Amino acid sequence: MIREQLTLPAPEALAAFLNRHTRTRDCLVQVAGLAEVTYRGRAASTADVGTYLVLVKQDGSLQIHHPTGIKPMNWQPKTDELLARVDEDVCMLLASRRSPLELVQVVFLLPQVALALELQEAGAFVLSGSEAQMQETLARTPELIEPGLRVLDRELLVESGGIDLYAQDGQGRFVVVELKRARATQHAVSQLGRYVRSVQGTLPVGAVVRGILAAPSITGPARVELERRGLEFREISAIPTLATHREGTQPSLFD
Amino acid sequence: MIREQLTLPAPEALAAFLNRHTRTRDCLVQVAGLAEVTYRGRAASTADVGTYLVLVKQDGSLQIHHPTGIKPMNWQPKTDELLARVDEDVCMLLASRRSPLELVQVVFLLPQVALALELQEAGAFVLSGSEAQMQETLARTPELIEPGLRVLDRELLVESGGIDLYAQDGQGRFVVVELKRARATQHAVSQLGRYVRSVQGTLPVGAVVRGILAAPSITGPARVELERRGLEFREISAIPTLATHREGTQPSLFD
DNA sequence: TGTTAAATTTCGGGA
DNA sequence: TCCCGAAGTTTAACA
Repeated sequence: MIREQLTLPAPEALAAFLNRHTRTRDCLVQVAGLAEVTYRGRAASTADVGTYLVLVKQDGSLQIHHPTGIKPMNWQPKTDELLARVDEDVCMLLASRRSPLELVQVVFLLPQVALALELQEAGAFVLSGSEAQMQETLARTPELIEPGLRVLDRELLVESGGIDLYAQDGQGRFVVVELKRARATQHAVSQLGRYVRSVQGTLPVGAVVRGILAAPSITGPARVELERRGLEFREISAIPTLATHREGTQPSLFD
Repeated sequence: MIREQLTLPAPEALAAFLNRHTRTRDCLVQVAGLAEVTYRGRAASTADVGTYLVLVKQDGSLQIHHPTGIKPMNWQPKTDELLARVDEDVCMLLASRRSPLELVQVVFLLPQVALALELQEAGAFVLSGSEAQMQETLARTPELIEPGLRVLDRELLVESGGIDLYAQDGQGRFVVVELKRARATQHAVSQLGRYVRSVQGTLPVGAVVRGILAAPSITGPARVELERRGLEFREISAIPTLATHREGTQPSLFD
């Protein structure tokens, strides 16, 4: 599982180690120790000397972690070129990509540990509770939104984006449904308003188009904005929360 | 730097290791090997048996990485309780938090390596090219947006939402400026429209309020929506790109 | 490639 | 705590 481990490697040894493993791309490589990091691209950043953990995955993605926080201090999601070299007696790692043009440079001042790990078999991963799943469920059983509702389309593309559910109500009026897996904000109201307007543009003047925001809850300001625009809210408790699972009382849409 | 390292630890040894180091919170702890991961909270997920890398930072944040990709497969940004225990002869790690109520469970089926790293001194980190910085620059020199513009306020709070720059033009008309550090989308146009409407609501009926979207570029659909609403676009090349730095020709706002 | 929107988004700021 | 908005957001889907 540990393919190779170096302790307090010399600059040349570290550079050789990094180039060897990033070239074969069959290991997750990490280096921990004193380093400096600079980034230039969509923005620019510098991290002064500190102890960081550098991870290079098999796909060439790079992340540099500081002691706290879930997010890396610096990163490169995809790398076109990954190169380690020795310059002025220190090992440095350069990770660059085009589109967008960006460069992350790590200067290893005092590398303490370098580790190459075989991390090959990823198991199947299943996520439940996404908006996509909510959409599937509601497309199958639109009466959860409103009795008599018939779904005409999903992800219907209009000029301003994609309508989650496009439907017709019991009275034959067209209905635009915007789904949110979590509490709906003013942003969601803006989206819904935009879609309703787009649909109205395709229909004869005066045709009624309803807009429904379906979510487990809505913020106060969002509800005000919603009502100002003549749109509607439907509470859809969608997500299988830890609480409901524990108590085992509330059957959810996604069990 | 390496505080402790275990190879192929027994379940009890691994549990003791994890509890010891997560309790003292002075090390970044990692375990690599065969594991299963389940998550329940805002959503739910399961990852079948595979080789993963588990990181626990000093602040109790947890991330579980699979072989590729910049993002962790599972994570917990903050942990209220972090506990390792042995159950049915395997070591499992439980990371939970309240608000939102979430639980990540890692079952270590075959831990290969466990490592406790001292990762203490983080150096100063400076980022340039943020929208906040763009706002500061334009507040000082609003003529970059338009000659004669006077800035009245920054981050002016209107009914839910902050106006980046609130200003008055040469003719005394009020101006709402929305900034984007990157290409502006329909979302930005929605924001600007919302703020302009809010400001109009506080002024006598008929008062003119201009809305300006200031960004390095704008998407096609966003420009259409912008013009439909009678709003304006100003190109502000704000970000110090790698290209401009390399060629050294284009002086940017943020040098 | 361009555009849009979701995300277990995370993170920070203000009321 | 709620709410909003930025982010080097990342990622996926679709024209």
